[in-house]
Amino acid sequence: MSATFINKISPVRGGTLSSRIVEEIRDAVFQGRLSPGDFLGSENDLADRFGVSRITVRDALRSLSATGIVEIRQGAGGGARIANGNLDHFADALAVQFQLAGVGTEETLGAQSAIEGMTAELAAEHRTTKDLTRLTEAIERASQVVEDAAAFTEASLAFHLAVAEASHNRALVALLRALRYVVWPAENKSATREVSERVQKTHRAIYERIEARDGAGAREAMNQHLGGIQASKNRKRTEVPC
Amino acid sequence: MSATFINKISPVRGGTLSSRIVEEIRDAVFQGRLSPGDFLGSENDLADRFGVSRITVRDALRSLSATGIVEIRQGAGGGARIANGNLDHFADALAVQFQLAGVGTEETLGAQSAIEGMTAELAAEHRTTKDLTRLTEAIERASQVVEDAAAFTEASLAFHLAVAEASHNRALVALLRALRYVVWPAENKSATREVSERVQKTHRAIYERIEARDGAGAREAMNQHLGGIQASKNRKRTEVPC
DNA sequence: GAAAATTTGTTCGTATGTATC
DNA sequence: CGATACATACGAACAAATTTT
Repeated sequence: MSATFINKISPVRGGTLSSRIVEEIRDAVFQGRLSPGDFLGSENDLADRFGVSRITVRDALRSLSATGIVEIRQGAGGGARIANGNLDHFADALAVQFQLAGVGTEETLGAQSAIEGMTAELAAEHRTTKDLTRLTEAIERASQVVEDAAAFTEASLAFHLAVAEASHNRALVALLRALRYVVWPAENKSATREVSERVQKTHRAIYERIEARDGAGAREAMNQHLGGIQASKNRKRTEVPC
Repeated sequence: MSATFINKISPVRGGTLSSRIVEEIRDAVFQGRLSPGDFLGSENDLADRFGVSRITVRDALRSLSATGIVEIRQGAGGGARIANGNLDHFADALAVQFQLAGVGTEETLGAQSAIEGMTAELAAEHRTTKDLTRLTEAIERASQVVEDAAAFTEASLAFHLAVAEASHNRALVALLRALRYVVWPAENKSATREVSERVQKTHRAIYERIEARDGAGAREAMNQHLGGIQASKNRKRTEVPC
């Protein structure tokens, strides 16, 4: 479906021309007048329709593309389209702003705990048998690489994401992925085999509560696994909290 | 401090020229080689230093500006600088992606509950007397507009943000602001005076637990206030959860 | 406060690479 | 494989905005 809402931009009101084109399209998305897949046109099309030069449209499209609102393809049949939502896209934006604002790992881990406690509770309430299969698979894979620190950390992370996905709440999944993306570099420590096996034990405990549809128990197990807020304040964080 | 890391971009490797400039600067930020306030140069400067045309640099700067990595000023002494972190900036990115991905208010509220429970608990543990002042002020302001639905909703929101700020965890504050930004339009219902007064009562209960440094109690009070996960599933959401 | 200098914003024209038909 | 449509990239120029002088 082609967009029919486009009017010439009157060069009077505030802001640059390109920024006003950005806002116009952004607002249309928020108001549901534009949806993923909708075709906006080529740069030349849009330049004509907005009554500005091609480069001005290009500036606007660069901004919209950078924020994941439009997708741009070259070649015949190409042009600008409203992008499909990609919840991983803003993970990047979050990571950048945390870096620039100097938000440390401690604060990030606090937010992560909040999210993960909820994912565990909701997972217990909403898990399907398919979710259980994925969780056991994740635990299995981790147990096979218990001596390889890097591989184990990765497999362990997969378990946490599987828990989040079992909550069937995409907002929580997206936030968790974003936060893990921030903390990941700081946490790439080597885990000893001893630690890994303790982690596996707690993962199995979490799985049990989820399987039993025990929401409060699952949350409790997850919180214990993450070290708890109170405990983690007073001891050094040498264990991988995965 | 001026950036000295810039090399000419060899026109060989993958991706567009502008996208590679974007990644170069992004990576430098993540590696700490560029910090907020660092001056990058004017468009002409950067064009010379990267060995590309001004328009290519401009494309890159548009993307970096849209993601909040650089700030651009016109005029003498202007140019591109690494931006200060603005945690509200990615709230926008989150809202857009939620809209495009069709994440509904139900899922968003689940994430919000997770965050707010944690803010209450941490607020009880970390609150200063200054925080308590802000909280009481927010409650006071709300009680004065208890008959004006719109104003009350806004004042009520301010209380929740004050709780988050009392947690002294910027990650939680940022996520809460972002999530509220998403659900806000859907929640602009008119509250009756009766509802408003019940909300005020629960706000005071939360305040009491925070003042008493009772983390678990504060979390519990907040969860009850938000309707709890289990309860909100089975009843219609006619009350404003602020 | 006015003038000068600097820098982004915007336009036109042109050439080239790339994907689709 | 050729033709077509499109984004990418370059160069030159002027307008508008903002700081410095």
